[in-house]
Amino acid sequence: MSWLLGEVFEGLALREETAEAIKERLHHAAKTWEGIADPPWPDLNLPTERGRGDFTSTYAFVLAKIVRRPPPEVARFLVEHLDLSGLAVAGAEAAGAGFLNFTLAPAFWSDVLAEVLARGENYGRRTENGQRVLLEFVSANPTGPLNVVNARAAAVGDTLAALLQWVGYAVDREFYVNDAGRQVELLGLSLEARLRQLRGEVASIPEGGYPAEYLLNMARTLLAAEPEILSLPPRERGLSRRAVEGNLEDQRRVLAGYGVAYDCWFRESALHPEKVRETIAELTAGGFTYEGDGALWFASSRLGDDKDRVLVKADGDTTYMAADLAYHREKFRRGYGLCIDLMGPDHHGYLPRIRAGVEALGYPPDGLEVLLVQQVRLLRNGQAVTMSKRAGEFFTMRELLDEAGSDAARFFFLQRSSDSHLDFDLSLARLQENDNPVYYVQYAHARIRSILRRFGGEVAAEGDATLLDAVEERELLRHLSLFPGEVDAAARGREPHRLYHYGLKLAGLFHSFYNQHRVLGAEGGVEKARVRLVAATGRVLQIVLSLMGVTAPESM
RNA sequence: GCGCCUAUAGCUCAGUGGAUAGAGCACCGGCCUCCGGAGCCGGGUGCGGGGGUUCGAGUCCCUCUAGGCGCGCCA
Repeated sequence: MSWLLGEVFEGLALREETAEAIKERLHHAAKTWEGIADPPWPDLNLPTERGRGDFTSTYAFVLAKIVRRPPPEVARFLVEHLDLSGLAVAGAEAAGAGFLNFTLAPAFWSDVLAEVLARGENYGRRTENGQRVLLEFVSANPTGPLNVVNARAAAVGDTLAALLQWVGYAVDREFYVNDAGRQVELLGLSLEARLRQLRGEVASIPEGGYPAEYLLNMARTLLAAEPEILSLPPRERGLSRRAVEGNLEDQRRVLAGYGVAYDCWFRESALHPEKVRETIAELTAGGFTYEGDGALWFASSRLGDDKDRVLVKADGDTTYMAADLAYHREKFRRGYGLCIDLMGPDHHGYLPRIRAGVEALGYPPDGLEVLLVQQVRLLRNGQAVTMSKRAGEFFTMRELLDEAGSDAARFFFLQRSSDSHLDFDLSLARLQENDNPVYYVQYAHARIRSILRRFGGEVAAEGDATLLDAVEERELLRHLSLFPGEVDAAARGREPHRLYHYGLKLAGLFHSFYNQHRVLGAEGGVEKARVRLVAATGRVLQIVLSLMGVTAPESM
């Protein structure tokens, strides 16, 4: 494949390499027009429809404005003055109102197949760029089980991390544990109430506490192990800590069963009190704080926030936000150049003050990115299911995984962009049915593995792809060549759901091909060529599923 | 009231400023002497309303309407 452009575009996949070369040639052609000294850089896009070549450019429209000539005329000029020698491009033509359409040469498709097969499980992967990224996601309070929204965030976050790693970042996955503060205190009191109830005493869950079932179970276990725990002095019971650790362990297990493994579970308690004090001191040293009404305020409104925020309350306690600022400060101090937070919609109003804090602490504002993960609305028989933690009635992530399975759940959550609301109708039980899209993609992979098993031999690394000239074969080749660019766009745009659509399309193209063309036993060199195509398709499907955290089965 | 998200086919949703806007589900009709039928093929006058920018707008800007979420010395 290196005959194309040598080392000039090393690191780029074939399609991107070719696209860059075409742009250069276009740019060069533009310079030959009288009166254009420094033409703008051309664009090169994917045609929206078949029959318009493999690349399309609207360059003629742009130049037409500059030279004050009709776009079709400019387009024709560019085609005439375009030098495509040495490129895997069969031709260029001016079309329509001034579009430029390029058709790739057969050699390109041969090279695509060779590239996929040669790079294998690393097809489309970028080399490491040395930049460290911290991706924080889920970060649910340790006051109960994970719910369906957490499951969505986990799928999105984990796959986004995988994507960023794929394009070269050194990514760490992190879960922020809010193991300090009032909620945790209430959790301990709620557990104590449950313990007393089990002992036959009259005790009620405190206002704002946690009435759900799981604390009762936890109390039972605890009482069985340590019957005398309530006889201990309150300080030695450690009820809050026990409840937090119990919940954390439960969360960790559920996430592990979902294929999500964190590099770090960062505890809020580790920030108290020194890191919080340091942070406040730094803000003060920077002139960003002032006293008022007995409290210490952060002048966040000077940095884009709606109003100023309290850091130290009149009673001397620091606020949650003070700790969170300390947390973000720690992220940067730990050496991450980019910190990405996945946030629920109920916290998005919180973002401006954190951004203000990051800036006031001297870190680049664009070093913090926030990705909004919208709500999941649970429906059962068309009715919304209440998801109030306080009321203790919510559908847990564990229940979801028990019903649907990890593969289907992850696949489902990755089909929508994370900032769009999502309806999840349990009564449809779609996830359990065979028409679930995840099976569609997995089935394509299993089918491919089956063909390759029957074939038995080695898949040829090199071969002539000109034999693959049927429309189904060309479409498959085309889609395979799009993968590096697609995965790159998904990572850069923080849009993991693009993987879903890519994978579904690839599986669909394969199924169409399969039903139309016989692979094994095909005449001449066709069997060999088709086996290569099938193997390459299977490889890319496997990569896509792997990035999504979904298994790629050998059979099913 | 202010801020953020959303509005695309009957339903759930894709869609990088470009040419004739796509999938899945649901519905109807076809396809296995043959590599896995969890599959394939065919069936569709839909971008909430109104302005604007542009050669060109589902996409960008303004506005209106509708839905969701947020606006604590809570976490």
